Amino acid sequence: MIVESVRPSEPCSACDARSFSVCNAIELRDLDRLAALAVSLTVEAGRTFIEEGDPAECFFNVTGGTAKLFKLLPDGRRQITGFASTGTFLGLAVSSTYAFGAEALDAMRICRFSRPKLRALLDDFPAMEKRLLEVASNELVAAQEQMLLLGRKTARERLASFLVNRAACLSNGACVCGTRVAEKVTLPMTRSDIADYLGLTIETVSRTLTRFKSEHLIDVPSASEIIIRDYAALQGLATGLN
Amino acid sequence: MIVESVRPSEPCSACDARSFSVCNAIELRDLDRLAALAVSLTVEAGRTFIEEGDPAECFFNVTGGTAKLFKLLPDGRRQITGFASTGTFLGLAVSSTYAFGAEALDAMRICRFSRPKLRALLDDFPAMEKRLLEVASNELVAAQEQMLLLGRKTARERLASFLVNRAACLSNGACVCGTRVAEKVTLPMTRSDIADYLGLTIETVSRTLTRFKSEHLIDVPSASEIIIRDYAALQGLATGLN
DNA sequence: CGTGCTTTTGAAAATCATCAAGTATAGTGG
DNA sequence: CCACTATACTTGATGATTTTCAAAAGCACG
Repeated sequence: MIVESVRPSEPCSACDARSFSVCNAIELRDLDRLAALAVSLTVEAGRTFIEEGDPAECFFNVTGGTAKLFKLLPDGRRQITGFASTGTFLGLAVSSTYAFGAEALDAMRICRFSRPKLRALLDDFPAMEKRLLEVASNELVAAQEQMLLLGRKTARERLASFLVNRAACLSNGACVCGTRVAEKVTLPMTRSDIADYLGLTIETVSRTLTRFKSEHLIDVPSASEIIIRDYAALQGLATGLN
Repeated sequence: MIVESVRPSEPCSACDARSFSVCNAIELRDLDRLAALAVSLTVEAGRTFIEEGDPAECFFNVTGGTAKLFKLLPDGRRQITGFASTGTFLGLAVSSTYAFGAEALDAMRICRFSRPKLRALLDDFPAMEKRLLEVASNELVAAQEQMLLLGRKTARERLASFLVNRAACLSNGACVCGTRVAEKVTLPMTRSDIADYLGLTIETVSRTLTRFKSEHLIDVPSASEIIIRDYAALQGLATGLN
């Protein structure tokens, strides 16, 4: 179910996600104008809140939890194009329909904005428009990296890239401590999601992780937890050094 | 060789590429400010004019010809992430280094802009910043589509998608005539480029085209020319219906 | 403590890559 | 203008990574 409240349950100024998000381009004193547009939603795990091909009427900003973004082929084949976590802005597209679907991996909190209204607001806050361009540029770079992975890397290299990115990702959030990165990686997604993200099957994902384990590159205490034992080796694999 | 002239050889107002490009966000009367920043270059076929990893000091705008954009792995594996033709803006990235390389496929004309200077100009012309966001959003959508292709489509589907896109692309330029699309597709890139764009080998590209030919879906009068005989069938393949 | 789901593991099959010639095509110099 | 060379493309045979099919093992939840 999607629970909706017309106003954000907390003011934008107190939002945990603000520092991670494009909203921080707006000054404190102007924040109430943004808040007036925002509709705060709760989305339960497994719920699809953006349907590929539907009219693109809203923008979204993730303020809690994680979503998977995906595209489908008519026969059900699925490609996950990315994961959206706290701070991610969704719905950037010129087209009148959404080019991808989005489904909550866990309990999420999101802010919804009417497209035309936010567009209008952007005219008054060029700083936010600038931040959106930054965000889009970064996503473009990430997308190109993913194309390299999908087009040219082996299954081993794909999994290694995935784990290394996840580890780096975690350290970005909490502790940016130079070369030292989180050793424990928590995966909010299933093997099936990982497979669809890396262009593999669940069996190949499972087998590859098992092999990493036998090579003492990782430990897998539970299906959703991975301990990185040999970060350097994984990073080497990820970059294709072999 | 890269031939350089400090001022565009023709004024921006007379530029053929303007209508296709972000430059058209700037009014005629302000165009001289843009022109003052632009350095017009000629790039010969085969020349790499953006080196992946180099400091990103410039933005580029393609005003003639076509380039391939690519990423490399240390052992030489290559993924072409896209082709940049007239009107394409290059260099959108927050990072201080280029995330991809660019090589001219044929004789190109490009406009080069100093990054900081164009950034400064953008502050005065929010309309252009808006257009850049549009461009970036569109590229993001294209990138997601390409991820679906690379991650989940078969070789046949990839080639079909490629040909259909190329055909649509041509018709965008010259004749936007509803459902009717150009039947003749001219390919400025080699089989090797196509392979690296689609995540395949040249042999698979060649074999698949041969098979399309034997199935009367296409004709291949010369290596760089393809006549689309059965557009509907190709489109069906491309979207995974088959 | 079943029941249903996810994950792992195994064996067989298939698509695509690799290796290896052979055939066009274009560009060069005699 | 024509041989000659280099490069690009095609075609064939073989091989390997990954998928598919199948079943067992964990795990979570009622």
